[in-house]
Amino acid sequence: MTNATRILDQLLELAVVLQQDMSRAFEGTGLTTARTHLLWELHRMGPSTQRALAGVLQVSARNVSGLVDALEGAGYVQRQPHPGDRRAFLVTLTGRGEQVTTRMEAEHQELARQLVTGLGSERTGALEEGLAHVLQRLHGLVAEASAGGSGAG
Amino acid sequence: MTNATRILDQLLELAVVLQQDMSRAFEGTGLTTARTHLLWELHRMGPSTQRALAGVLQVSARNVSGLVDALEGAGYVQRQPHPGDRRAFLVTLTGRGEQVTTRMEAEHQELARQLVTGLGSERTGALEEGLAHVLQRLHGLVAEASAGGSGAG
DNA sequence: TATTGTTATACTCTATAACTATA
DNA sequence: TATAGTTATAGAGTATAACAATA
Repeated sequence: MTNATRILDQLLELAVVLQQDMSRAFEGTGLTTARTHLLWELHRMGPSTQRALAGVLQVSARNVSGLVDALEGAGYVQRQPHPGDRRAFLVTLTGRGEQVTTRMEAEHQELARQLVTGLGSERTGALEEGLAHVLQRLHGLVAEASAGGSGAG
Repeated sequence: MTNATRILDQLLELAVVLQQDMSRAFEGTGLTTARTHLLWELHRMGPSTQRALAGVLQVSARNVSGLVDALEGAGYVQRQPHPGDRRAFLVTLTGRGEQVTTRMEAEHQELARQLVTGLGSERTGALEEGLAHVLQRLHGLVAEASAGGSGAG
């Protein structure tokens, strides 16, 4: 196994670990990955139509309807009439929704802080620089592949 | 936004990009992430019972039944009688299954090779070292969180 | 009595198509 | 005619519980 393969394997394992940790954090909250993703975008964008949410989440309008139903039922968001377009809703975070997204943001930053604790600043700098290059390469490779390359999965 | 947060965000974005690329590679093959995961483990483990697969995949036995049904229907695997335990099957890769997993392995290594092309060896070394530390930290943090910490999601 | 895998049932995420209300 | 959202329908992944065959 090459060093390059080992790097890629570590990155994939990292993705799995982060996902598992997130799922575990959801237990008992009524939240899931998809619902939390919507909540998170709402936190970033402010009150939005379901159409806009479907756009940023890259899912169908129908799917957003279901996610908003669930989040509304659990008290995280509310559908409010859209001023100026009676077809649409403005999905807004409730107090509970604000609370949970604000807390998620804090925990995200705390995880990031802990992540680099113990890494010297020189090493952290190298990691940042390396990751930037990895991302750049990956975007290029994926673009090539989707343009009709041989695939890389 | 801190540098640490920026690192974590890049890692998360990386996970998304890799996942999207994988999904795109599946189009038209009858494969999905879950089915491919099973196929991949079968490639690594050799012929296995569904129970064993449920164990390594960390899913229910029922779920494995469904995945094997789909993969058998698409011609990637076969259920063979287990010699010595008439309750169980040995799930084995067909020729087509061997072909696709072998190809996946090659593409995985090719992606890894392309990934580090253009990164100097010093930089690659720093990246490897940094990632090893990140993984180490993350495993620790996740272990703490699941042992009753405040969560980090 | 315990284990392997299935059937039964249910929930979530996802999609497309048809439809209503509004623009 | 086009757009926002819902209802209808469907498929995939996931789970638990009850059950059959076998250990």
